[in-house]
Amino acid sequence: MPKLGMEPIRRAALIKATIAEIGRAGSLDVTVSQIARRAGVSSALAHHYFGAKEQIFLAAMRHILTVFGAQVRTELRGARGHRSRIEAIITASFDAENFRPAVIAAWLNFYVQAQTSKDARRLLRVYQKRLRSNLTHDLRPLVGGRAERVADGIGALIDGVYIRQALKDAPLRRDGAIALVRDYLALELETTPLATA
Amino acid sequence: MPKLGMEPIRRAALIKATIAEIGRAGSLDVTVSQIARRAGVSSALAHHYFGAKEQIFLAAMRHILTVFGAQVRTELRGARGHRSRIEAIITASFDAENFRPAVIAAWLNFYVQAQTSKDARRLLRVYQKRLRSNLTHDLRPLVGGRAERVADGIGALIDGVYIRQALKDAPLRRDGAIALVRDYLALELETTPLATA
DNA sequence: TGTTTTCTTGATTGACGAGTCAATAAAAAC
DNA sequence: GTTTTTATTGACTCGTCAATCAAGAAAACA
Repeated sequence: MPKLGMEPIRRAALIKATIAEIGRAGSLDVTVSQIARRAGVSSALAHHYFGAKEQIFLAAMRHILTVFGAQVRTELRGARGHRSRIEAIITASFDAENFRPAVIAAWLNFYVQAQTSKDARRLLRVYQKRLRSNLTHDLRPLVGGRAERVADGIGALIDGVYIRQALKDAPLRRDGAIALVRDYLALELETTPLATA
Repeated sequence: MPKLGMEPIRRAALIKATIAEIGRAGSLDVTVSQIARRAGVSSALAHHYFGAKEQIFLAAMRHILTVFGAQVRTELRGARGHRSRIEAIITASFDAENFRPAVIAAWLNFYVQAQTSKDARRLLRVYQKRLRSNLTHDLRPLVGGRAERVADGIGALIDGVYIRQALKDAPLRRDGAIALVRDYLALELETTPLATA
């Protein structure tokens, strides 16, 4: 029953299954068979489309980053002014989609993987660089020379708050996370009010 | 050649070797044999003293937390006043010992492990709770009702900055990390100057 | 001296899992 | 209607590794 054009469908299903399995296991100790089973295909097919296991993980992470990037652009579209744009990025970082336990687990393991895998490391660098550049761009007019410094602070705070969610067993609270980072931004802006935006 | 009283010596050597191996591998994908070899013993001996592999990891993490706790107490001993005490905790968090790449790698993987292992989770909870309580205790007189909030912010920022170090390939800069968190504290204190300390 | 306790390991088992391959099946192309 | 392409899998190979066990070797003890 080989319908043509199955490849993108299978790839998407496998990626989705990968994220779900990482969420279930809480680690990368997930077998290709488990992923394949959840996606409704054989493990051989997973290897057929992705090659090695690491490629599956990378594809999953690339997908998460793509979704995140799209969310950032969406939030930015409705933002007016520098401060509003920064807050949009913060909001996107804690978007409901990215805040799912399985996605958080994937992020956490991505950090681990980045220590070993060249590809993962490169991918993570791209994300961090883009985030930093986005933040700095809008921070410059607001805090001048301290832009990089504040951007690093916001970035670290986002990561820290995000990762800590992985351990909470209470239902995750997006709003609290967003408020925390936003307050930090507010503090920085109050200190150095270069311009109004 | 069985000298008596080898147990504590072997345990310590195995724990040290575990941290080193995690640092080398960047993950928990480390075999008991590798750990044992580095410690200069057979893998059977590692099992003899620790039982299962997970127990070795937990012992390593317990050791790291113990060292950290001791460092906090040391720093606190020289601190005068609430603010100084909070800064002491921050400094201890980025103590040179805890800032070694291998230790950072262990922390990162500890977070991952805490999602699966009951024991790891409990251990991490203890650490987070103690940190939070320490911070809150000294923050209360400084920022009043916002103490918990600020403590969470500092905690998250420490975690975020700490974890981001895992990816830098430049030699790690303790001072920069400490300064970043300290500045955050300064901002919070400037905003709500309830008392002077 | 003989026995028990502590320390230690080589060898083995048993399970599990990544990746490969040959084979099947159906659609499309010719 | 034959051939090629795409989709798909069961079965198999080859490693690896956690955990166990029986056994040896030296101290302590009786």
